[in-house]
Amino acid sequence: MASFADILLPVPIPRLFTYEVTAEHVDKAEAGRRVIVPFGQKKVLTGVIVQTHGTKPENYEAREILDVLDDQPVIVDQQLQLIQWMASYYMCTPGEVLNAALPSGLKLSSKSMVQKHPDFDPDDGNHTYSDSEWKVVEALEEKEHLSYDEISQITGVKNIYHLIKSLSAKGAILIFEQLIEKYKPKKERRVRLQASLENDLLALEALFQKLEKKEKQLELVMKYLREVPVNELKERNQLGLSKGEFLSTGLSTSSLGTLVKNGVFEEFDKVISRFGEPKKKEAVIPELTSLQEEKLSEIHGLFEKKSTVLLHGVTGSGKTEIYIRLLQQVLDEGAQALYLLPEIALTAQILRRLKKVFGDKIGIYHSKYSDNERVEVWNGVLSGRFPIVVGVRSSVFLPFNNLSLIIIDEEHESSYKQYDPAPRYHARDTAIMLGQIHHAKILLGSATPSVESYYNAVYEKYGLVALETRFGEVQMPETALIDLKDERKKKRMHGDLSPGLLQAIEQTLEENKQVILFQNRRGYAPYLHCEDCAHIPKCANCSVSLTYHMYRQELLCHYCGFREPLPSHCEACGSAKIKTIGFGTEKLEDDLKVLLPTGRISRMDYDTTRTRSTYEQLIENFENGEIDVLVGTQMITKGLDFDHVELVGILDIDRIIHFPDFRSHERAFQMMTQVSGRAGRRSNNGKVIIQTNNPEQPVFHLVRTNDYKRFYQMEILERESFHYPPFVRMIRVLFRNQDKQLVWETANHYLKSIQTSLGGHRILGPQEPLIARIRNQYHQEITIKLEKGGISIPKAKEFLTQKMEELQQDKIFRQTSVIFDVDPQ
DNA sequence: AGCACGCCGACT
DNA sequence: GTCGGCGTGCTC
Repeated sequence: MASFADILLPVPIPRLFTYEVTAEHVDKAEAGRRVIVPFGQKKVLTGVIVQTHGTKPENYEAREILDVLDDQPVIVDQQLQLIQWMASYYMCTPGEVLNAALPSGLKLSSKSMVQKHPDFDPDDGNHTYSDSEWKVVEALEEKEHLSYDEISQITGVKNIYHLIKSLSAKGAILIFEQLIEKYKPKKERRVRLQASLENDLLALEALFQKLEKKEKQLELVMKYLREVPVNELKERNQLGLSKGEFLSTGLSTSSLGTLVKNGVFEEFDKVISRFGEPKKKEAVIPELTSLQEEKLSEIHGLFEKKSTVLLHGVTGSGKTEIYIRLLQQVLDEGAQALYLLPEIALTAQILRRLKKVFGDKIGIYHSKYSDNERVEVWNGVLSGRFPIVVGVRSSVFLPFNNLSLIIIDEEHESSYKQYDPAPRYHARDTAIMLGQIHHAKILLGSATPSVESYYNAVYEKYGLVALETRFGEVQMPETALIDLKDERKKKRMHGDLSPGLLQAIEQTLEENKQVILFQNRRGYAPYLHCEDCAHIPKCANCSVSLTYHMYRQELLCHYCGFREPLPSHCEACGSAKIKTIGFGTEKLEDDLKVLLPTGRISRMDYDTTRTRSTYEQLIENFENGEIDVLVGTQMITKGLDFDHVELVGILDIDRIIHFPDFRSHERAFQMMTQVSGRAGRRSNNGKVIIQTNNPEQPVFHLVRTNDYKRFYQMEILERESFHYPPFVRMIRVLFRNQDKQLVWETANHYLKSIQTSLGGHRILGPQEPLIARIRNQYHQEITIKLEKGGISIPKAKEFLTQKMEELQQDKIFRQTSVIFDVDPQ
């Protein structure tokens, strides 16, 4: 007799909570269904049943489940396994994983609300009220109920607990809990004939007689009967017609109203999908070239022996066609597939291609989708409506129960790693685990594989398939370097543009071809500089300089969003001689407009693509040839496929190469190769120009010769001799507090507590990260490198967690928050 | 994480 | 006195 259930709740507490299942819910209590439970004194939360059992908890009285929300599990067994694995691998709580996994539309939460007490009379003279209390009372005259947040805003009081308690004691307010069901099905208003009319031809006849002189009403009835011939198809009336469409041809709304009132028509709501009703797919499977065909069977062959295969295909080699074929096979088998893409690569372009083939068998899971849309994709995966999902990082959480293939495209992309908040997971690695849970095949694809993945392929943990020529034998673009030191010496630079690059741009435009310029820095100028006192405006909350954004006439902090108007005089010395230093996309765009007065220049970065539509609009305009030169940040490097781009300019790669991080060379190589890949995809005239101060860096030669293998060999040697992944596993421990001294002390205390036990392993720090202060919080970090064959990694993680928990026991140290980042990027 | 609750200093 | 800030402990 199962009368208890262990519930996973979306709270960062590392354990399950046991509730009692009362008789009325016992039939519905099943693992994977959501429940509503009371939590703490007032809160009500949605959780997920992990298991049911009959063991009464010993040390406490279990509280009762309030309700079971679902008629079938919305979380499948494989997901529960994945959640457990992620929590232990990424050193966080299962609740934090659940919180990330569930689209917020599936999370029901309660909110404390305040309303005016019905018997409240402010003038009865029994009580006096403070200013803040008055403000609340007055606000409740305007608005029926207020949330705690709103009260805090209205009164300006941070801690409103006393206020609420006092008002409640004086009989002025009532506190109640409001449950918010977040997911709202989309409904359509439809009309149909009253059921009494659909079966009764005589009654219809009589109706026509009656309406003889009411032309407009008659017209409506006639139109309806033309579309829905109830004589022949009685059942068809059930479905009715969409009210919007019915009236779209200019028929009168008021006449319809009258007919509804007189019981001829009735209106009703039907729940409809946000993605349109299922249609038949067009089924245009692309033809593969013989080379692609060969590679496809190579992949199949390797899947016989290995669960994971790395497809290393140069940019423009036609990996997508191979993916489509593999997906089609999954569909034919009646199984499920997941196609992962990094956020920025998931564009309308690729979706259009996939939709053409798979129609609406594809569910799309995207950060720019609304919550309601996400819930529908979730349910569509559960119901089998979407056997294929194309999605970003978080789509690894969808409720697959029969996954047979996972494709991870652009596998090297560091945006697959979530940095904040927990779970700090890597979607590629998580997807590989998900694949193992389902015994699915996993295909990693990239033109520039991550060093880790290629290492796994070299050591035959993964299968490796290489696709070394471009689709249709198109040649790789030609790459040239321009030495900026030279050009600067000769004072020939136009802002950030060398004459060579500028000339190449002009020539490309003359040939009616397009140009992409890559400048990985948004804004106008990275900082301002006073020529008299050398003062640089800094963020008030972070240890970074403020970036100048010209079109908003503002200085902006890229870390915390702090902004201030552009100063006309130096805030330190009052001088008016303020200069901008450095170049961002905005300035580049600006300079180009002056240098190329006839060219149509556009910019694509975080600032110009805030919404899905502006982003898609830009890409569409570029595709249609309405833009000649597109200036952008990394956003333009990913997966975009334009036919007429012949020149790619890379402007500030030096900053990436010299970034103090063990991945900087890898990142630089990947970035240059990927942007270069946008050039000359349909012609043999692709050209890439890279501007640099250090042309002698070997990485440039490797990019020019497109020599990934050589790059890998050099990089892997570095990684081995300096003990970096894949030879060690890294765990970063981040400490965060407002008090600089305290963070340092806490980090050091933690270091002492772990260094003897982890002795042989390398521990770095504590040290300040590159940006020591963000949002007024000081940071320290410790990096732990665990060697293979040393202490077991799960044990080490347990140990680190345990030591962290001990730290949290201490009155002083507990004030500092501790964050684990496993496999930091 | 959020929230209750108690202690304590500041201010009418 | 009370108001509001802050630290502490708990959540089945």
